[in-house]
Amino acid sequence: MIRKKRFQLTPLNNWLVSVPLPVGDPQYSLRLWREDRSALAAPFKDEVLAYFDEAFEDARKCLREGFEDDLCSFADPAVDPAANFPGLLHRVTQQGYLGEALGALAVEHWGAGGHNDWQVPAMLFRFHSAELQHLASINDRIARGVPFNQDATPEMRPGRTGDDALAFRMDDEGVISDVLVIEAKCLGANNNGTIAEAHEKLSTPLLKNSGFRELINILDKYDTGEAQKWRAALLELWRSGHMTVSRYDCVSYGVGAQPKRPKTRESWMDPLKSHSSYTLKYPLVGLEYQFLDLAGVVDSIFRGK
DNA sequence: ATCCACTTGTCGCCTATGAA
DNA sequence: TTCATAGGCGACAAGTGGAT
Repeated sequence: MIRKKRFQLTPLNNWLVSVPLPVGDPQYSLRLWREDRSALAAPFKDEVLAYFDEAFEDARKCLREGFEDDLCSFADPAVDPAANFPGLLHRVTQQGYLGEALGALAVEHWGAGGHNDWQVPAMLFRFHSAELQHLASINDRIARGVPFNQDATPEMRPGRTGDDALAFRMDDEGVISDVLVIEAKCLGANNNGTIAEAHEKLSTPLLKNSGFRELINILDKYDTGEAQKWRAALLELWRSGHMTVSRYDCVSYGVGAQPKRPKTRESWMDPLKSHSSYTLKYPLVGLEYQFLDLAGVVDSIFRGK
């Protein structure tokens, strides 16, 4: 499957409200949104849930691989290996997933680097293998009626290593012209070290190291024409050594706080110049989302509250 | 002068990983 | 199987500096 869902811009813009920032270096831009929770209501909220559901579809497929059987449907959560994904994972993990999905959401709807036709064919959640293994233990305990607290420290797993998402521009002939490497973070409180790490991680010159192989692997599992078109385009890119595409880099930063000092400060990331930990020369895009109640967003989107 | 937001460093907790 | 190492993350505390 190729991710397809999109929002109508009006309700989306009412939920994540753009805050204008001063503009600096043309090779670098920062955009900022603040959440207005009151706008996350029906019917728009259902759209949001469906959007996230689609983002997790591939990881669910992965969890179910080898369990498919004509006689058994996954309607019964007790036998579905993808049950409770990602609803019963640790809050910190869900925050991370939120951040990754927000990165895709932002570039798909609001553009980046002067282009408005980016596509994220699939998310890479299935490669968060430590967490997928952990889910089996969770489902097992649920099935046996063992009490368990999803937010207890032992339920926390480290985040997926590697880049978080890849967006592309592909023309009608199936040729990819641009690649956007998205590194996503999502924290309860601001942390400059984490922002620096995200920029360091982006500073990897080799595109081949950044989730390409994983994405091609995913697309290989789907035999729809569209998935194969994407796969062929990515393979071509891989063979050509990525010399034919324009690269963009992006840090997508979700945070449960809003700066208060100095009074004129709107964003945690610098709106004027790119982070000193970013060492490459590609156009760099910063995306920042501020939530006054991050726990509430996670509850709404992942926990049905 | 005081308060409070913010930064930075450190610590402990926990898991994954791989070597012995 | 056991052990050491590395790494992600939250919590805490001390210090800096803006705001009033």
